[in-house]
Amino acid sequence: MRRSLDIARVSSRDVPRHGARGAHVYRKLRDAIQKGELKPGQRIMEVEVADWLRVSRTPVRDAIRRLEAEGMLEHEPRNGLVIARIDRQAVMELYVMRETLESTAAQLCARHASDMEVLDLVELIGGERRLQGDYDALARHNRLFHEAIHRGAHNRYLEKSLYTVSDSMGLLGESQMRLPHRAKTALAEHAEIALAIQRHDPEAAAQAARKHVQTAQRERLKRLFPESAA
Amino acid sequence: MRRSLDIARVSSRDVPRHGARGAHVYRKLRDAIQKGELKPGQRIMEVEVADWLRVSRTPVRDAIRRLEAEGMLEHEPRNGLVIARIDRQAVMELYVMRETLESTAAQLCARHASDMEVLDLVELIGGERRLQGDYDALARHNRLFHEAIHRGAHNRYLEKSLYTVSDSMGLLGESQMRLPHRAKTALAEHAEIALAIQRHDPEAAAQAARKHVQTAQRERLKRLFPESAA
DNA sequence: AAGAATTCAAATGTATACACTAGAATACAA
DNA sequence: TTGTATTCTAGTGTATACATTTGAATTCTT
Repeated sequence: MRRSLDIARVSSRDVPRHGARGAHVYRKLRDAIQKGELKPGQRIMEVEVADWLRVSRTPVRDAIRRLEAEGMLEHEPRNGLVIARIDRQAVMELYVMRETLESTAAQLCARHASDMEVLDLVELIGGERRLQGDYDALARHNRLFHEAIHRGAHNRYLEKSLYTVSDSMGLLGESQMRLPHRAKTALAEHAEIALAIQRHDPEAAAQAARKHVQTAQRERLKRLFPESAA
Repeated sequence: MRRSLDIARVSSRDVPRHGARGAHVYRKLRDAIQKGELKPGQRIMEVEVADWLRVSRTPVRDAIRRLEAEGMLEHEPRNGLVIARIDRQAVMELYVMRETLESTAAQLCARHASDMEVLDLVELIGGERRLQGDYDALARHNRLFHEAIHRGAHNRYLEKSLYTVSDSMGLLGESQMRLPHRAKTALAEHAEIALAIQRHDPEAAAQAARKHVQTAQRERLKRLFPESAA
């Protein structure tokens, strides 16, 4: 017998009120993908998801359409709808895109961020330093730091694009911040970006962000494809 | 009596077969927005669209969800779902984003495009030269040229992001290629981009693309906001 | 008349029944 | 066995009925 999705059916009390089910399904699916409970390549069926969350297929379809447009789900020729797979080539493309967008965000942030926003960034660096060792918290904090930069760029199109790129990165597996040596170097790189933004030096900020993404990419490739000559 | 959408109901013979209606509605809505038949701020209602295209609300909802995720439609607080409005601030953000993505695409194209793809680009320049004067054809050709560069970059995430940015540009109104003086300078700028790509000179290609977007932006602002000091 | 309470209706959210398609499984033929 | 028809069926596409919300119209109150 097939245990749909290998995720326990939610309690009937956890079904949200009328008018919020589509968004609820979206969040649940998204979280499950980010947490790795649903893995790339795994097939997703409307009825299974509907059964899991105790709603009808309609809000499930809404959520699926959105995740599809954002690149988290894709139709595979003979296999139906699956969690997006990311092969080596796609990883390379994803990091190139991230390098472009993150450096642009840092650049714009250095130019446009308000004093409050800069202060926020600087404080996030302090927080990151205090969290060294707590790898769960660091992974979450990392996302907050980058999102603060994305917001500070004050460009809604850039922010949206970075949002979907970040989600796609989630498909690659656990955050690299869980690796002790990566957490340490990331802190230094983050600080460099934040300081350049604080100085309102767009070129330095862009360059620091670019470097940060590149080292992250090197580490990621080592982990994902240890066989290939890095 | 309300003439839904001010667009004539399609003939019942034009309703596509089972399994293709969602995509059909998506295309129809997208085209109508691009052609300006549906204008920014105009409200879109599921039942009206369904009536217009003689399908049920279900495929209409699918199409709407997708257009929403792509930024062509948005929910307005007290107004429901409308064609996305683009104010002055958003225009600025959109062009910044376009500058980033187009220059990255040109850069990657110079690096990765195959001989076939380069040849294609060069021939498109020839075509554009021959079309001078035919402003309808030029507008269409312009999109082909840029799409050729986007494809040549060989980066699916970049390509997708450029696709939605291009669509958002469509919300700004008619293509600038319909303006004689713009068509002429655009040809020169396109040629410069194509030549840099042909020479496989990434930096020159990126710079030429950046310049092209910037002049396009200046012209666009003059047209959209003639009052403000350009 | 101005404001508050109530009713109403239009639109979207949701559930569900039915339609269709494509792949799996079965039966059959060579 | 191997290939070829033929069913069968799981899953998605589509239509539609019903539920809920919200803003607009209406009535009531002062």
